[in-house]
Amino acid sequence: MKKDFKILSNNFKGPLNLYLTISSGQTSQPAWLKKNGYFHEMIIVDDKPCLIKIKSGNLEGPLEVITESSEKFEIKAIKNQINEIFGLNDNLDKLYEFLLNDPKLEPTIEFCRGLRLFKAHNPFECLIASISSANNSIIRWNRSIQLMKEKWGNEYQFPSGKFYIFPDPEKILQVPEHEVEELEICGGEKNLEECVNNLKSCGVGYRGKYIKQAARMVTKEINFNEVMKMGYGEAFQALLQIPGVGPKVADCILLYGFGMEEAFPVDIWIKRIICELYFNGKEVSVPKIRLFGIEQFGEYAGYVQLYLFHYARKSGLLEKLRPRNKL
DNA sequence: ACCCAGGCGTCAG
DNA sequence: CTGACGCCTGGG
Repeated sequence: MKKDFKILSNNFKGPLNLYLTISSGQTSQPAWLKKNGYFHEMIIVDDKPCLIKIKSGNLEGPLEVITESSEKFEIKAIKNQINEIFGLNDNLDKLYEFLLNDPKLEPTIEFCRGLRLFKAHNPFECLIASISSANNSIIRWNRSIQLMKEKWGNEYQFPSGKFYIFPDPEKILQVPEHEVEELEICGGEKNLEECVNNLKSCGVGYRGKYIKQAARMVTKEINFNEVMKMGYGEAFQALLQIPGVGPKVADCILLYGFGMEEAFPVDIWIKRIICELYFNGKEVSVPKIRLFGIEQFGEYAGYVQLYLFHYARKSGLLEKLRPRNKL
């Protein structure tokens, strides 16, 4: 069953650059598949799989959405999810007012106009993606997540192609961590090279152990629904209990997975950028940068982090801050 | 063509 | 605080 509709720009505040939002490498989910001018992804609406195809002509134009599914849906429910995922509930006009008041942030606007937080559509996938992103590159963790979906996620066929749901925690718990464990389980039926049905085979390296432990915690000690109801500070502490989750990853999960926009994830690049812009290039520790961001940027901290990074990348500041380019 | 040092965030020591 | 962790990248 196909359905199409538009989301007009008077339904959200400020510009929207869909391409930038999906493609800027935000840590919560891999970029959506681009085919025939539409971004594609399968999401769960009312517990049922629904393929979303989405595009927008320009910054001011409407979002065009086509859905494919064998199930019936309320359009309203699909719209609500799309609004969540692409940050359409965020008021960018107000954000830009805030950025304009800070000379260090004002230049980010022209580089990032219409860029929004690309929120996760699946909190558990966001957790595993964020753990996988630690000490890793964007393409590598994107590939890992895609492999996990193809190996262990339920497959659904739509007119526009095959899509997979990210496997649930119970499924991840059944998966062997590495080749050796897989070999033991099959009892010598295969040789080591044939063991490609384990976490390590997805290119996650030593993170396989964390991923399994995290999946176990989510089924036992940690209830995401409860974390979601906590205030930011308490939720941050709760997530730190999960193996593989440090301050940076916890903030990514809170920001992208739970929509807490006062989170300020600090990676090495944000640290360098903040030190350069706000501390005259003086070395300041990551935890201090995080507290500085939370204090200084408040409810806009998540957006400031996104805008500073993209701005630095596009303006050449990032290259300048690369250690070997510093003379 | 090939190799190997560098870099990413978290954990354990 | 420092080093180890796995893997890809990119400079030599």
